[in-house]
Formats: sequence, structure tokens, C-alpha cells
Amino acid sequence: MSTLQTLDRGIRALEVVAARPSGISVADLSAEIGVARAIGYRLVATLEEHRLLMRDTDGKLHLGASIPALASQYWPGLLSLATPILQDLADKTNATAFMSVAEGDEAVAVLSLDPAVASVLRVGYRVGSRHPLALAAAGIAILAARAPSEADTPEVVEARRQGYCITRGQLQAGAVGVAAPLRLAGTLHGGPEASIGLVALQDFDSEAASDPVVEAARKISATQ
Amino acid sequence: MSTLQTLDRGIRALEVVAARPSGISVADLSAEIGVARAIGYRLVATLEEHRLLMRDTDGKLHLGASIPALASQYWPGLLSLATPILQDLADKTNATAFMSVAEGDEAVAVLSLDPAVASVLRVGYRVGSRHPLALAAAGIAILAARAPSEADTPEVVEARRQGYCITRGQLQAGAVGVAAPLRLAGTLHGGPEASIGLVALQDFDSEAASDPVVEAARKISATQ
DNA sequence: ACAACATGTTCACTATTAGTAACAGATGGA
DNA sequence: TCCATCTGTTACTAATAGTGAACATGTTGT
Repeated sequence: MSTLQTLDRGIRALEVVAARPSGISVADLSAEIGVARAIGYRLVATLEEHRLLMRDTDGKLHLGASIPALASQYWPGLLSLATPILQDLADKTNATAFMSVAEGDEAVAVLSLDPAVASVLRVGYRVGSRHPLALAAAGIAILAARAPSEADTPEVVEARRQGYCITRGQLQAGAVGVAAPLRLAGTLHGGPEASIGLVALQDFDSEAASDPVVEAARKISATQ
Repeated sequence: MSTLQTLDRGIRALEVVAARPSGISVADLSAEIGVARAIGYRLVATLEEHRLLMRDTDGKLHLGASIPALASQYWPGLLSLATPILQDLADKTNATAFMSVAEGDEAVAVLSLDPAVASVLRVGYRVGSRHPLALAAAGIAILAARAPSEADTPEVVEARRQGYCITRGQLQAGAVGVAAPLRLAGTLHGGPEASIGLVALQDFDSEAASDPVVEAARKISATQ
């Protein structure tokens, strides 16, 4: 299964630009992905044509407006449907609300919303971050939605019984997570395995939060 | 200014997959972008490696989890900062709230949020849709934030005076739009020209909505 | 079981792209 | 002002990628 050098470099260019909040010049970008400057210009010209990249007034590169446009088509309707519900969940519990999906044996965060009224300290959950399915609440909730298996850990069995999962300090010391699985496959055509939940500092009353999380998961699953 | 065929085709592959909510096979994708099937497989393999594409249980292609991850880095913090404020604006006015940015002489929608409590009829504003800056509220608000110019239309002058802009039926008969400019350039390092606003059906009291829109724009601009 | 079809890989030849170096024009500091 | 540095572009050969067909290997329906 071979891959294409030019396309690979173009994508890496996108990733490098994305990782540079203050923008990057074509020369620096070219150095970063290890190609001659002349090639960097050709990559950038192609990406600009599709509006995946744009330039600021200093000529530095930033992600273009086609990026959010593509993202709005990610499992169509899923993110925009979940946003108001997760925002409400975040506001009511004063914790960060997230949605994760399974990709291979990892859970990936695809949406993360902070409460409108920010508190002083906050655990962020970066969209795009990945961890093994079995490791933390987001992944365990997804495993709990699968058919029972010999390989299930006690945590997965417990999560399946309760309909939600609470973990403490598994991704980050001092943080707690609460998650419940979504049931999307029926309507989202071969759709993704997903979960939603909350992350917060350890003094958070995660038991009390499980009801709103399960309720939000039900709402999202039902609307699909 | 030359562009690269391979990268161009890879991006078009992404766009085609994005436009197919129910997924697409590699063969159909290859036909759609006009390449031999063998090349389609190489394009797809490269995109899958970067998790820009994934396959469902039927083998059909969908956008992968790296797409929302990239989008979360679009003018870092801008979308996630604006989301709770725009969601609140949408809920309180019972209209669709949006954010648009200028790209060249066009305004592009980069965020669109419906009220949590959906009404029967709704005007959607599709993320990624473009229109000339001078045409509708989102673009006129952006023009109003620029230095005054000879070329300004009366609408732009009026919007500059008021601090917001109301248009009726310019994008779509029967729809109204209210928008106010954001002031981001100072802090978002050469940042984008942007506006936020509301779109609704024509019976919407857009005059009454202008205050909350201006207030939301102030909040977003201040937090940057 | 069989035909009809779709997926995924491979092949040999042609078209694109990569790599290198060089060039003109802008910008900026001493 | 002059030199140093950055941007954007171009020319040329070695390396990749594209084409179109062929080939196994499943699936599906009859």
C-alpha cells in the first residue's frame, strides 16, 4: 500500500501551519517539512487555491476558511447537533464537555466546549488528542457500548451496567472524567462509535454529574 | 505560480468525500475526481495515514477525526471562544447565530449555531458558504470596520455609523440578517477581519436583536 | 455452482514532480 | 548608501506519479 510523496507533504504543511498559532513563513514551513523552498511555494500555492491556507498581512501562513467548512461536514450534523447540548451540559455542571470517537483502538476528541462562565482553573481537553480506548472514561464508555467480550476489563463491565463511566487521574493526575456512550450507528449510516462526557478537576462531584451526562447522550442519540 | 497535480487531487478527494454525507467508495471517488482507480487507492491511503479520511464498516470513505482537530486550530481559540457566546446569542434571540471572515473580496461563514430549542422553520447558514463582501450583512459589517473609503456604499456608511448592519433578502428572499464587526487584529497577530450576527425569517425583529449582537461582538473582541 | 460485479494490487510505459541552483526584486539595518 | 537577507520565480535532470490494462480475491444474486 504505497502513499504519495507530494500529497503527504501537502498535508504535513497543513499540520505544521496548524501547530503555529502565530503563523509561519513559506521559507520556515519548507524547512520544517524538509523540502526546498521552491517546492514549499508550489505546495502552498496549491493549498491556497483550495483556501486551506491563507496569508495574513505579513505574508505569514494560517489555516484558511475551508478548514471549518470541511469540519462542518464531519459526520454531517453530528457536531452542530451536539454543540448546543454539550454547551448546556458544560454550563450546568461548570465542567468542560467533550465528544470523542473511536478510531482503531484509540479514542479521539472531536469537540470540546468550556462553560460560558469561565472559572479560574480549568482542565482543557484538546480536540485531536488521542488515548487508548481502554484508558480513560471517553474510551471505556465506547467499549461499554459494544457487545460484551471476554477481554472486557472490570471497568468496562461496570460502565456497561451503569450506562456511564467515571475515571480519576487516568489521563492526567488530579483530573476526573465522566462519559456515556452515544448510539448513532442506526441513523448515521455505518456511523462512528462515539461518547460524550465531562472532564474537571478532582474536587468535581462526578457522581452528581453522571445523570446530566447520560441525559445529554440520550438527547443526542435520539435526535440523530 | 504553478500548482501540484497530486496534491490538488488529494484535496479534491477530501472535498468530494465531504460532500457525500453517506460515504463513498474508492471506485466512485476515483471516477468523481477523474483518475484511474489505482491512483484513487494511493490518494486514499495517504489521506487515511493522516486520519483525514476513515472508512466505515462497509468500506465507504468518510472524513476522519483529524478534520475537527485541524479546525480547532483555525485562528487558534477564535471558534472555541466564540461558540458559547454565539450559542447564548442564538438561544436568547431564537435565531441562527454565525461568524464570518473576509477572504479576498468575499465573506465566508466559519461558524453557525442554531438555538438549542429548534423552532419549526429555520433559515440555515451553511458554514463554508461565500458571498461578496458588499452583498449582505456579514460582509457589510466587515467593510464598516475598515477605514472609510470613497468606494463605500451608503449601507457601509450607515453600518459604520450605527456599529451594526441589517439587510433584508439580499442572500435569500424572505430572510433577514443582522451583523456587527469584531475587532481582533490587535491580539490575534495579523488576525482576520470578521463579523458575527444572526439570520432569521423576515418576521424577525431585527432592530431589537441589534443590541445583543453588538454586545456579543464586544465580548468576543474583548476576550481576545 | 455460476455469472456478474466490486475491491485491491501489480505491471510497463509516459507525464509530472523533486531537487538544485540561480536570478530579480523588496526590505531593512548599520 | 551599501550589504545582507528575505521573497517569489524560473531552468534543468533525476526521481515520482499517472495511465490503462491485467490479475487475483472476494461478494452478491440466481
